[in-house]
Amino acid sequence: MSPRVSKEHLKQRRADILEAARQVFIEHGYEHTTMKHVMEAADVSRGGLYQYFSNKEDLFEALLEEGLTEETEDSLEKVESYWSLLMQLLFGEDGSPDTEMDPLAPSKLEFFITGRNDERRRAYGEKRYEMGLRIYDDLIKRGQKSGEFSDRYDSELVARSIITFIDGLALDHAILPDEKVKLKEQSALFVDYLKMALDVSSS
Amino acid sequence: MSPRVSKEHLKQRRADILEAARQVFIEHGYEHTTMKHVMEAADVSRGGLYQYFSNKEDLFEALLEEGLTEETEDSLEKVESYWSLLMQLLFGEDGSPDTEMDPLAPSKLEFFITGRNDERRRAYGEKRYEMGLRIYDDLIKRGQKSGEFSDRYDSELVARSIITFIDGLALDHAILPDEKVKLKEQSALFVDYLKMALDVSSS
DNA sequence: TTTCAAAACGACACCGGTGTCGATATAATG
DNA sequence: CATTATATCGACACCGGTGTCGTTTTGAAA
Repeated sequence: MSPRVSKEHLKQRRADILEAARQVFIEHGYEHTTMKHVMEAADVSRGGLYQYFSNKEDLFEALLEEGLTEETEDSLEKVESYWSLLMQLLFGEDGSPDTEMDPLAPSKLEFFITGRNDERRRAYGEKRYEMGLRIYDDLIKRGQKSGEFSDRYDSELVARSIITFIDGLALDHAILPDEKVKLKEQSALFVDYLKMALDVSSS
Repeated sequence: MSPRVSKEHLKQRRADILEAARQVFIEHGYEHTTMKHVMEAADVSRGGLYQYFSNKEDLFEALLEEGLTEETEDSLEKVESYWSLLMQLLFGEDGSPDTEMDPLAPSKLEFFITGRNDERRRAYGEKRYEMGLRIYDDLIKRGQKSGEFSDRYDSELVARSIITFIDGLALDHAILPDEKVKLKEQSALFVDYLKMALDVSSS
């Protein structure tokens, strides 16, 4: 009745498989990785792998969930300024546009775009979009209420434009070699776009 | 030695297959359409289909080429204003942001993103990107030279931001239902971004 | 040390998609 | 009408990926 291996071991094994899978997905993309690839990378047998994940979709969604809990729950407490908070949200801790792209981002795009006709996947993608939207929208709304941001534009619309920009950048970055996309410069330009929309003057 | 059916007939058949394929790609996306789907939609046998196209990639690229010749060669002659020309380029003839999306766009994204590790596909995608970039860059450069546009920003960078925005919009539109993306509103906002970057005051 | 539940294994049957190839139908040509 | 090049056909063999299942191994508990 009691399990024959420790709960710890199971968790570890699962984590190892996930990590190996992440690498494989990064290398081959979503559509072109096979369970065999994952088996080999994780050094686990076919049966062993299916013990933990019942198929590729299941496996990939586990990776998506991982990323999610990690991203959320940024400190929304000490509001130095909403603008710097926005920059942090966009570009990470230091809030300057020299971020690296999430190496799994291209596969994520693949996952959702190739699954756009699947009911489940589509709903899942929408939920994620809404969550991302909510975060930016809330922040901008507060900034507008506080008077730090202009309310010339609808907060939700500006929030959408942020997501669209990020998605577009991720897409171009997935398709083109790094030096062709000019991540940093484009990000800086988009920040200027935002400054205009929100009427922010800070450097 | 002479062909047994007219050149016309062959061209027509090929065109019919292409049109059928377009519909299938629109419906199922690139990765999930099979040659069987196309066979059925075009009412042609397996052998017949392979007579015209040696595989799915070949077939899809034929569709891409079609779209290309159609898009290019806009009249660059009578320059009322570079701004209105830019708007036309972005939103078609009337130059107002109420454009419909190319229904094949999602599949195009799929094609390039899933093929990002394939040498050929990648190179092909880059070529297309460069071509698109060139068009916008040229236009903006001229506008800046003529004094109609501010040269505060590098023309190529602004051109890139246009493409990134379009790509992002196409991506979101592919994944989300129409009413969630707010194509029109987002386009209008982006136009304002551009007005700021190029210092254009026209309504 | 023995026991045994569950973890790990890998062979297997299945499936859908692919591209080929010999056979057949067809329409220009003489 | 007969000829013949070739467009069209569909059966076929092949392949890679999937998920299952009976077997073996393992390690915690007794």
